[in-house]
Amino acid sequence: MRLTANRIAGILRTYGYRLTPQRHAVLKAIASSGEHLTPEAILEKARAVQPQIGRVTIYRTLDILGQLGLVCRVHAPDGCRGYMMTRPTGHHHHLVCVGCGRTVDFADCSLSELERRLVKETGFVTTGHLLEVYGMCPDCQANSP
Amino acid sequence: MRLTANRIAGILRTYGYRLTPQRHAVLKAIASSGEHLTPEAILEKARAVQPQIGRVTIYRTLDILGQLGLVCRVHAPDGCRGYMMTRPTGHHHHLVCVGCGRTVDFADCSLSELERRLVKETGFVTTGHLLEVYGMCPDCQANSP
DNA sequence: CTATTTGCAAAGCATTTGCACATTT
DNA sequence: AAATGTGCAAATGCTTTGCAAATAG
Repeated sequence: MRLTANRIAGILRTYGYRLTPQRHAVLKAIASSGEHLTPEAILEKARAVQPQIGRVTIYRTLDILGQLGLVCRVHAPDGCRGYMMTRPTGHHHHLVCVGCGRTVDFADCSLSELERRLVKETGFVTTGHLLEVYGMCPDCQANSP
Repeated sequence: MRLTANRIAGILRTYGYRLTPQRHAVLKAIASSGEHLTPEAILEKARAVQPQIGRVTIYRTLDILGQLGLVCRVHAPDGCRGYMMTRPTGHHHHLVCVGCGRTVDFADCSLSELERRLVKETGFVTTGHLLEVYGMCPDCQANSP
């Protein structure tokens, strides 16, 4: 199950944030995309709905959504400027297509064991992790030479 | 086993890069640190050895080292500006202390299975992954309230 | 001796901030 | 009506680029 723009709109309200057309446009832009989007790309998509929306509003909205844990950054070797919806569980694991940027998130089960091992070996107390897997999606495999 | 500054100096030479005092200072700065360092922090450390070194040289050196795979970025939730030595195997897995920034890398074994599962479920062909585990190192645990 | 590397200053971008105006509730 | 949110323009901060001088091999 994915968070939809409307669902998130409700959550924003719950936390006392106002539901403006601009925010809705940003939500719609992110929620409707299967890829991770840069702030610039989000601006472009949002402008299709709210032509007068400003770049600053994108940043401010992403900030709020990030603090609420509704949106998360996608990290890639060549930069970390992507954003996408978080899955409700709060996990942050992505499978990123290096061809087209399409991003799929997945619930991961094998890491708690790894973390346990690290705790034992290093004395660290772990609080979380970030996992990004890179590869090529079926479409890009088909279209590649 | 870790890459030392001298070892890397040799590798640079092998690839036809000149071994300047500035580059050596950068290497020493990164190799001698147990934490990941920002370009700014590297500049500071390098200046202790080569006072006249410029900020630009840090960026250019990091660029070369990165291309040769000798240095890699450390990704953290609040930014991705850290660099540290890569382990010779080329793995990119870090255990990062959220208290002091100390960074330990580890060889990970449990992910190939996960990748196999993802390939099966999504049709992606995976090419690699990035894994960062966050936590608190023993020292910071002791010093925390 | 020659190609590479350096440092400076300036340019480039993405992101943040200050502030008057507009809008949601 | 009051608090919040928006957009603009300017400021900021990190990174890159252009170029003449310096230097490694």
